[in-house]
Amino acid sequence: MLHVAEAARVSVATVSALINGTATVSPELSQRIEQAIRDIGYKRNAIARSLKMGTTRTIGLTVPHITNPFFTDVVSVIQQAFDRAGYAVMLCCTDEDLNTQDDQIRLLLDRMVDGLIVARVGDGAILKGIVDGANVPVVLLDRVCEGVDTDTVVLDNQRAVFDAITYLIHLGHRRIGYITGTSDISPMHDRMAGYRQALHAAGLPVAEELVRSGNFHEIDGYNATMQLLSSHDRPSAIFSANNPMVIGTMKAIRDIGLSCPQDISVACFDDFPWSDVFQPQLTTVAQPVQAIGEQAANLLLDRLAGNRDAPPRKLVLKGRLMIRNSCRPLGSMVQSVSA
Amino acid sequence: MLHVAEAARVSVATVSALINGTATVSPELSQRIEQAIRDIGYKRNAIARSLKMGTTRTIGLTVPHITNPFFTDVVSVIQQAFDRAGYAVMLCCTDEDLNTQDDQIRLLLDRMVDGLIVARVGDGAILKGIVDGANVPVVLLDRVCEGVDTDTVVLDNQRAVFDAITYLIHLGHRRIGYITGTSDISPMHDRMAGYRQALHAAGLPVAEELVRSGNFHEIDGYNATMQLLSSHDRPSAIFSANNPMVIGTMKAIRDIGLSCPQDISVACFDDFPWSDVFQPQLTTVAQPVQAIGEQAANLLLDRLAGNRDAPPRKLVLKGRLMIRNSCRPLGSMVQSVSA
DNA sequence: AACGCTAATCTAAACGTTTCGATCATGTCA
DNA sequence: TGACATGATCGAAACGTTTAGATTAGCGTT
Repeated sequence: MLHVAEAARVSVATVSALINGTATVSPELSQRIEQAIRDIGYKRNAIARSLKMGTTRTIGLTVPHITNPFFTDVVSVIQQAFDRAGYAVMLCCTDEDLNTQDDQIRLLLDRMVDGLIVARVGDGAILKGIVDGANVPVVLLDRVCEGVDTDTVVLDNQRAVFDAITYLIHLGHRRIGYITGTSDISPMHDRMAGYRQALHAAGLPVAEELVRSGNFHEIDGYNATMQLLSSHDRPSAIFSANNPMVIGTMKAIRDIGLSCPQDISVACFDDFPWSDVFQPQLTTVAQPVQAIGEQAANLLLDRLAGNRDAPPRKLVLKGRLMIRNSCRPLGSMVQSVSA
Repeated sequence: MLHVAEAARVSVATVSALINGTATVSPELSQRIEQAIRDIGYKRNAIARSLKMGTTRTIGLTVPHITNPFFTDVVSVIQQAFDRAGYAVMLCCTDEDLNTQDDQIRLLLDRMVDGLIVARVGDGAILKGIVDGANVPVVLLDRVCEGVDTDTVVLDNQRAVFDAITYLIHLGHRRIGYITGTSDISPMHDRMAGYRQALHAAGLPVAEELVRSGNFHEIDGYNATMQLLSSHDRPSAIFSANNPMVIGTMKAIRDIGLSCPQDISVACFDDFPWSDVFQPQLTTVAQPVQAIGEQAANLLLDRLAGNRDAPPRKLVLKGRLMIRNSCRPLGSMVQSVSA
């Protein structure tokens, strides 16, 4: 900016005033400054501005796995929303690891991001510190956080799984395998609660041997399904609480020589864009990812726009059971058709 | 840092020297400084450091659609590689729009990213400007760029499609529909060249009515397939050059009342993790996304480590034809089995 | 002519770090 | 004892912007 000021024979304050529109600059000087900017090809330095202003117009976004289609879509929606608002998005993937997450959040704060959207891992101690210290606004995504009083966008996971398991029970299934994630996070807790609640409402016992867990990867679903299917009294249906793992579930079923839904029904949490066109067409719980992403972005943009003192908001969205043909009724040899 | 210096009764230069290890500091003063850092809870300001040093330990990464499974996986690999190296990753999605890309690249340069990995849109003029001006190192991903002499990681798209179309011809297909992307990018050109080359090598004409294009979204594949299948002399196989569009292709086939592969064979570019377990099991061209992501990250990390003067490197990786059961031989009523 | 007001413009501090070069204390050698 | 070298430490400039407050010119009114 100094070169521009020299070339236009004004002070840097005048150049800054013109660029930012923070004070009147005479038409004559305006013209000279704009000409100098063009001649020199001047570009503002966002780093210097950030140092002075204390803001970066950058937000940090952390998700466990961006290859999980749910998070892929949510990241895409959030990135587009912030792009429209002129913000850069720093993306971090935690792989459900607490240390990785905490390091990444420190790295984001280190770079003075203006806000955070976090699908947290672990107890959220680091987030509590940020929120309590009023460092930057935080929006929690997908997972609530006990003791952290901040804006939150989640799904009614319990209700969503309740509906799905109830559907399976309605089809006649009584032994329903359940594959959960190992991470101690609220969606897994709530989904498990929905599973138990549906069984309890139907007067069915919760058989612990039907519940397996994995670390959210395809291979974990595979192994958990192998365990479930190798028991002598195997389930007639399997519900996977996470969509990378359901792919492993399907591979295990194939490798054992069973087929879905003839030999075993499968349902899972989170939809796929191809679920209604490839066989078997998975019965899934679909999350409104467009709404989740947009709401999360809007909550944070609202805070960034200055609305810091409003009480924290918690949006709880609803899942939608997509009934397709991967679950068949028991006690009937007729294959089910798509709803 | 000033508070730390005051508390330890040293100068800020001494504190900086201790933190950065750039000069010897006596054990006595070291102890006082470390104690002051703990007491105050001092955190370094990366913005101030960036202003002084001219680096940010941040890279910019632009891809067209992060919801395209190919880019999802590549982004994941790149993000993890840079996370291990202590870099933040700013993610931008261009939606194959030149203006969006150019704005985003300006925003990234504005924030003084140390390097760029770009799956470019358009003619790459902005990238040529950056590379020629030696602003920051640039790695081109997935798409070459005429006239831009910089590190590049691409696939041998032409060969990959050649192999896939040749496979279809070997199965007896003579009228092979082809769905390309509208964007003027090298992978689409090269894939089209592979399509033409395979037909030519088999002595088959390239029928322009069999080639349709779309803007990389599922609905575009749907519409293109509807057009292909509504002609009186419709193709017996369809190859989609982009995996979101193949989902649309499958939906169009279903909606028309046809089935794959009985009535029409389908193959596509880019694999899915679920392709070998849901029916029909898509015959696909798989890209080595782990290698692509790692190589792109390594090329840029190498530049960032100081190796600025080495001549630009171009890595051309190979696709792999995953023969599954979505393509059946013509002139035979026996359904094909997985290879 | 004098005074008051306002618009335009500028100076310089500030944001928080890094580090160059100056200074001082200490030790060694002739 | 004096000269010289070296280690430790510090002051202050620099990175590039923003803006508070000071200054000046011009205009209108009395």
